[in-house]
Amino acid sequence: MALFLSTFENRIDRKGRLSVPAPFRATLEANHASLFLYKSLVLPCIEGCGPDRISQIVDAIDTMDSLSDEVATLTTMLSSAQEMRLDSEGRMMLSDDFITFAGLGETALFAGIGRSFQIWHPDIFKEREASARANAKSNGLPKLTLSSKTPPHNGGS
Amino acid sequence: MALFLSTFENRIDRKGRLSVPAPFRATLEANHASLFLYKSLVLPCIEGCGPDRISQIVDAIDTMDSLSDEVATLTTMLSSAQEMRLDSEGRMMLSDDFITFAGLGETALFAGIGRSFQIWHPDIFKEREASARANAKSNGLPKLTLSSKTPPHNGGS
DNA sequence: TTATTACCCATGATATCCCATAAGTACCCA
DNA sequence: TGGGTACTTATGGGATATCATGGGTAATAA
Repeated sequence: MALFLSTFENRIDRKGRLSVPAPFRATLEANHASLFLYKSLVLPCIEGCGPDRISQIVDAIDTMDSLSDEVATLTTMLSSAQEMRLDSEGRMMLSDDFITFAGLGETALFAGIGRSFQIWHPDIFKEREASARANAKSNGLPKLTLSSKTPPHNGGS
Repeated sequence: MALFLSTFENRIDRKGRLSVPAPFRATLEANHASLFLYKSLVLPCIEGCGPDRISQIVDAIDTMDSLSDEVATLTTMLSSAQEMRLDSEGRMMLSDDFITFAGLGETALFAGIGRSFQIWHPDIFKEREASARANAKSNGLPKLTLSSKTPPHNGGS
């Protein structure tokens, strides 16, 4: 399974270049896949994934009511997406749009979250991580069901 | 079934390498599985498991409301998770993040807890073990329900 | 031109490979 | 049963490869 895990903090050099973490490049290359970035719909970060995830979204849109709010949201996401080109050292250049959207400065934090990853300003990410851990301690862990399609138990939150 | 049992105390050498106990390696190899480590959400230790547990989390995220606290918790787990690479002697390198999170020094204690295991600072582990035993003496044992096999769709509900 | 991007090479830090060794354990065979 | 031998395991260290990063320079675009 293609997985993005772990976190990496890399520098954005004065030319605006940013190294994609080698393990992430490796999972993409293992699938002969290029990298796509887009602005997260709900979080102040950039999300990254392979083409499979993009086409998943495209397919989802086809099955939905083209006038619905959901479709409007998803198309927003697609229109912000860019196919990134890496140089021979595995670096990419982030557009100004991405930089400002995620509030990036000198360093960027890559956070693998399974089938995709996120790019954060390091401080914002750590802040959120701390609060997620505090929340887990007081509210307990989510119930995990073994590979069954059980709907999530509502409440909490 | 793949089981992690018993405890082992191994040295972290000056290069930061730590031998995974041979029985744990054997368990993983028997399942053709690689090793994943992540920071425990509620305990000051590192947890270790096979890929099945990781994909369980990944799949769960897809079925849940991406704005929920539960998803935030699960993605926090994943972003701290690393697929560990063992050298030919069965050693791995712990990241600084792991070292400081678990407060590790020169030695690390592996504690098998069934389907997964934990990595502790030896002193902290022994302290907790002692208080857990003391607690059992004064409060009695937790209820254990042992069943030979729990049928997935048995009566119930 | 002028600004921006792509390509190439250099470098330091660090992880990985490979070999060596010591201690403990299992095994074997008389 | 005793004694020795061959493994396994954990550990250590030198040499090599990988990776993130920086910078020069040519190609490209406006």
